Amino acid sequence: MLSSPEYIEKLRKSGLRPTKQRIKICQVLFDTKKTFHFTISDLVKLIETKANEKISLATVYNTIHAFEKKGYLKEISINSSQTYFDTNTTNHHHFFDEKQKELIDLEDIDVDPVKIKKTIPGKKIKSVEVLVKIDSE
Amino acid sequence: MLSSPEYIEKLRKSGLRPTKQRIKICQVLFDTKKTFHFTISDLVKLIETKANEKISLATVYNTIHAFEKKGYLKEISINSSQTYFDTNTTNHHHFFDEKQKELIDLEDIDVDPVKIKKTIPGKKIKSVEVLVKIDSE
DNA sequence: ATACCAGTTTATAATGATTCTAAAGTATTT
DNA sequence: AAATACTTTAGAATCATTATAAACTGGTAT
Ligand SMILES: [Mn+2]
Ligand SMILES: [Mn+2]
Ligand SMILES: [Zn+2]
Ligand SMILES: [Zn+2]
Repeated sequence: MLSSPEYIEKLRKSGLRPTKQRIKICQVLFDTKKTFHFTISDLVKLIETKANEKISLATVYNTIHAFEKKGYLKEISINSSQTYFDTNTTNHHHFFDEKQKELIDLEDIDVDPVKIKKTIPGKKIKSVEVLVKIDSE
Repeated sequence: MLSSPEYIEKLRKSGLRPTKQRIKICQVLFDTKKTFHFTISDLVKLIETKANEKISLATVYNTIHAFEKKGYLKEISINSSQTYFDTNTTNHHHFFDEKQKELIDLEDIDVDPVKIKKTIPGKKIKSVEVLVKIDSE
């Protein structure tokens, strides 16, 4: 669990001013060994409960997009009404339960490497994401 | 190329009344050997140009969701501001160019079968979708 | 310390895709 | 033809996200 001075350092190194809002969001997102998935509204609730503080919605959006751009978060490709983010920035895939709206990590060992045999002239592959939709049986 | 009476038949068999709006949308979507990907606004434009007709936006949404429910269309899982649909309802994967907002089919032979080695108790797999994001090189 | 500036936060408005509403229209059944 | 259930429609509502622009703050120079 990193304390405030360490996030301050991390933010500065990224060229982001260490404001109290950004530090608080770092604590909520990164003060845990386990990575997790969240939407903006999940995060707003987490800030209110876990941190007992209020950060304006615009700042939450701004910060999450800044962190995403710096590579501290990943956006997950699912066609849902809300965007999902992931504090696990390694290459990995997901189960998605559309009813419960829950994402579950598939570690690399859980999925054989996906080999793409087709190429598009002038285009390069940026990412390969596998989404496994699941449902109660 | 199916003519109107054949869509009428197809719609009736599906329990959908063959209205002139639904028949028109069938023609725009299915009167071609090639399958394709589209958003609702793409489709509205296609109806206006290809069919030189106007169908209310609510009806276009209603019809597309009815067709999707009947299995004549598939919704594609990408995190875009608009939902993408596919007239190719076979199991297949996609390239997605986020800049050009273009989807390209990956046929089954283009991707090795994706083997998922993890199971979630009480859950069954509904679909496995691979999304390959590409970019100009 | 004080002043300054660029970057940041904030409340609020705007946007845009999608869904809802309820009235008018239409296909099918009786 | 009349009755009925289904469908279309314009317009309003919803809701996640982005834009705006004024107030605020961290860092730096004086
Ligand atoms: Mn983003
Ligand atoms: Mn749908
Ligand atoms: Zn994940
Ligand atoms: Zn396709």
